[in-house]
Amino acid sequence: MARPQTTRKKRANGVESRQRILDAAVEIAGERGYEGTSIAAVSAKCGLPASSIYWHFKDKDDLIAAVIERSFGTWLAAVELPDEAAGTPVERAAHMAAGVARSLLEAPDFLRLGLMLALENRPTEPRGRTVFLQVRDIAARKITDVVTELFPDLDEEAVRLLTTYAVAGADGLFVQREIQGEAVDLVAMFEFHARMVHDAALNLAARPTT
Amino acid sequence: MARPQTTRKKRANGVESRQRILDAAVEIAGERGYEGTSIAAVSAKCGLPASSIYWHFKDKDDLIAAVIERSFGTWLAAVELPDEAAGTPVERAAHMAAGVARSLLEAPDFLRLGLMLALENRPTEPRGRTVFLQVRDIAARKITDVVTELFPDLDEEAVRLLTTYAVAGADGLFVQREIQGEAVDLVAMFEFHARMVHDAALNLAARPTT
DNA sequence: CTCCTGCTGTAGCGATCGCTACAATTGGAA
DNA sequence: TTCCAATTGTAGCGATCGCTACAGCAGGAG
Repeated sequence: MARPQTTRKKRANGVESRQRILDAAVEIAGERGYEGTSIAAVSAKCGLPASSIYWHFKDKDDLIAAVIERSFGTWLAAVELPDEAAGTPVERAAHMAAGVARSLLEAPDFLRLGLMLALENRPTEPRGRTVFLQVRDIAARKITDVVTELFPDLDEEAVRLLTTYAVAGADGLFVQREIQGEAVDLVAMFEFHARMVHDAALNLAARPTT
Repeated sequence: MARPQTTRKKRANGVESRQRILDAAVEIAGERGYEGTSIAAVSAKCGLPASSIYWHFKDKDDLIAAVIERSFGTWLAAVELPDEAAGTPVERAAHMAAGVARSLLEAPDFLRLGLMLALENRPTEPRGRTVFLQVRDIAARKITDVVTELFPDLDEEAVRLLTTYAVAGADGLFVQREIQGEAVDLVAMFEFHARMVHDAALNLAARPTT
């Protein structure tokens, strides 16, 4: 604690400026999309000149990618999956889903921006989109793991189906919430969705492959 | 058929040009989003000068709104809901869902562009977004009607829940398809989704309001 | 002190943005 | 034929785009 350790101490700004830039960028990108996020607008919102933005980030594409990465980080921090343990499979699934729903309410930027980027398909894909799709893939794999753990009898095909359906439901409910606002009780809907997927898993486990 | 009726006959282009412009615009908007759709790019793709675009459309916002409206029209034409009649409720629901899925495969532009616009929330909302949300609302009401018809015993709350869930599932599955491509069998997933919603309706009808 | 490095401020590059003014063309009506 | 209206072509407006060059300024190291 006593020694300066590395070169960086408190200095002037630097890290804080980077955060200010990302804060401004995430807000504007959420309003106006990829192309709509102009450097000048970000600069105006965060109070730093364009040159500062280009000192912290290589170019606009790099900035957007950083926005995605950071918003993913804050979302991850908000998730905090409950310890594997208590209750029946239904209860565990519903509890997990509720946790995810709450995290999405608390930190919606990641999924919102990600879906916006994902729906576009340009000839040359922005880095932010790639990052989002990779992260999303990891999340999907996590769901696959949970499903196979809760229902070991399911064949591979059924697990794939359930995973796809689970992710799709989450995306769709999130979109509904974004569009309709507070009229959608995201936590309740996620719990409902979890029960649906659970019941489907039971049925599929009973008679394999319809 | 004999009389010229109104002033417009076959003339030169006009209507066809308008279609060419919309064709180009829908493609570019699907790739690059709202801000990314530059008039110059549309002009280059359809081969008509910018002045022609501005002769047919008031401004860029009007063009995008027209794109949404027309893509909605072609989607509507692709839906062709089956006549109310045959089979059990499950079969009817699954059949309807399959029809919607096929129409989305055939004419995905409407939902894709619409979702892109819907996820953005600018301070001043583009007309295209408003149009999409209105149309989407009508579609949701249609689902509400079908649900109440198939399950008259459900209370209002349950119908609302099921409608939201049904729409969300459709959106989410569509997004999955857009991201993962042909790896997602949209028709099968929609049929599965329909059965899910159906089963949920049965449960909710059995014991009202959990 | 002198230096170096991290960061900010100023100015501006060429390209593209949305959009407009206006002349040219063209086919139908008279 | 003359005229009108619908459409396209040319040229360009001012604003903004992403991005860069470069000078200025701070504080820690020597």
